[in-house]
Amino acid sequence: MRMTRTFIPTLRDDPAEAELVSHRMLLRGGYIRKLTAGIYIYLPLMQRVIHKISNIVREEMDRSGAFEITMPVLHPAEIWQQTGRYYDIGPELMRLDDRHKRPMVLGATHEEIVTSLLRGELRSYKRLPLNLYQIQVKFRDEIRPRFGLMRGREFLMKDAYSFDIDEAGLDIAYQKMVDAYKAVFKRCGLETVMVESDTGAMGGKFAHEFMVIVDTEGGEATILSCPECGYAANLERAESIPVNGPAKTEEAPQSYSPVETPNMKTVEEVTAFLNVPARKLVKTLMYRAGEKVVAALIRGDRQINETKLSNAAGVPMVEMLDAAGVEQATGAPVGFAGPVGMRADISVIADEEVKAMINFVVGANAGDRHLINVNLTDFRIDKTATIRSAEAGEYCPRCRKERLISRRGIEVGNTFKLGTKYSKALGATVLDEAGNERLLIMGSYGIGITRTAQAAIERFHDDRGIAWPVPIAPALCHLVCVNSGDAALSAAADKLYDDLQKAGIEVLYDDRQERTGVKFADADLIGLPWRITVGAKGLASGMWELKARMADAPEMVLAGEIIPRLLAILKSES
RNA sequence: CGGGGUGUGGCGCAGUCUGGUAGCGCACUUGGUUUGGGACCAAGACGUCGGAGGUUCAAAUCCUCUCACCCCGACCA
Repeated sequence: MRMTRTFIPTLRDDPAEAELVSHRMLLRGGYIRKLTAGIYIYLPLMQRVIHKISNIVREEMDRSGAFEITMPVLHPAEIWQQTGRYYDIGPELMRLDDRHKRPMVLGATHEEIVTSLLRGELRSYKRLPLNLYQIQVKFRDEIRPRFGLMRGREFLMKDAYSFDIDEAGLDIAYQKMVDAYKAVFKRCGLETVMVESDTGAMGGKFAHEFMVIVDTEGGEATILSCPECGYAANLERAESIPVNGPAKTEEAPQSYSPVETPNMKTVEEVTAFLNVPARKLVKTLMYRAGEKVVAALIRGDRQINETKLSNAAGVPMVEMLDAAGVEQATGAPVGFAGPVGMRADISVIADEEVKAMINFVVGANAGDRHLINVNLTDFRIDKTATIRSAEAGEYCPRCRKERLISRRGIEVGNTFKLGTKYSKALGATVLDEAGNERLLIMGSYGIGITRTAQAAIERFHDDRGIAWPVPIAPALCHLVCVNSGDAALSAAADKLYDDLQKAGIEVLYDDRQERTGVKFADADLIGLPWRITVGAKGLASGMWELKARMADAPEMVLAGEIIPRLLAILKSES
């Protein structure tokens, strides 16, 4: 690739629209351009990165025994109506009509499509197990696209679907995908952590996410992990053994009484005013859970975990009541809700920790008033569950020895054990050995291709630009001719460019009539792993300068040795 | 959808309050000088000031409506 012949529109200034480093560098480095909110054009350099990642994914998927297909982007709405996701997913599913006014959707994922394919084609268990995958554009009409490729509306994803006759088969298929994923990310040069996750809207019973640990603001998710035993889960799902238990367990329960707390709405205000620690207070959070209203009780110093709460409430999603809703439900303004005398039609879900508390503070369901010395016998609890978020510094729920640490990560892959949700809805069955009709047991497995690319940048960069890992870099080396106006230098660089290409080494050749500083700055920004500089000093000595992207200083290498060196690097790093 | 903000040449912005016919830096074109970390001189090209309507002798600027984009929140890979 000669820079004068391809299209790499680098930007000198940061575009105003980009917040995240990785997003800024994609824009500035001439990798992508935005078409409209959340929808991007992939320029030549980006396209090469996509190919690199896709090829690695393809090789590992094929090796695992899966087969590549391509499914349509545009689907008839009918299939989505049959599984119910047409109604469940909501506006995120892009809907449109064709010219005959037939309702269509843009594929947000392809469970419906593969399942409907196989329901018509698979008759016998002898065809199983089967795993089909594709690398395809997905469309999700995100409420709020942001962070460039990380939360776009249109993105590239590898999605695989496994089909088995029984759970044992699914376990094997799942493990194969987990192994393939570990191999994929390792080959991409990315360290990932596999964490347990909630299944969410996908349905199913068991799921993992593969996170690239970035520990930057780009890390969208918090992961709690145990350095001792390897336990890891995202914040939604993580469990923990608390370090500081109830305040004083041996305290004698007293009978409660009201106190005036004028305008004290927050835990901080109330505890400061009453001079008690936050863990002697129970906060009552009012949620809408489907048709019902629930009151969630957690200790004052804890954070509610809405995923855990919705699981406990048995609904897909909970939503915090607004001020008017709280007032209607409790008869008091926000900040004064409490479980004592809670309306009978509101179910009370208490966090496990609350059960150990004695003589605590709660809201009085009346303005400017709290109750002190409240005990569990003073109110009704319909259900007890862990509904608080685990915190860093608490003990690991598995080994119980080490304390959990918190890290920030970007999800690049996920695996779901789906079971029969889709095969049941669409009637996808096969006959088993005994001649009985059996529903297909499914799994689905995704890798965000474009997202992985951006996660890699978020992980590997410095203040000057990207620093790609060799296996997914758009090219191995960046050949800079210091002065393309100088005939002798330019000829030497041309020759090296030809030789590199003949040797099968991918090279981006900066043959522009630009000042050296401009070329170096662009090379750092674009971030290829190696830079070769052809300059006047080298012309005399027969040596060119070779520099690794993150190295402090270059080294001088004999012209004839550059290609063998790079070939050796290629061999060891990909 | 709620809250906040921005739309002016390819990019980054000033000008809007106080109306007078559009400006700066970078990029771009041509010529020249330069050439190892974002050069210099000279000459140029590029704008329906997001769109529609209105007020006015006169609108980037005031009014009404509308669209797009960005940030915070809910949602999510």
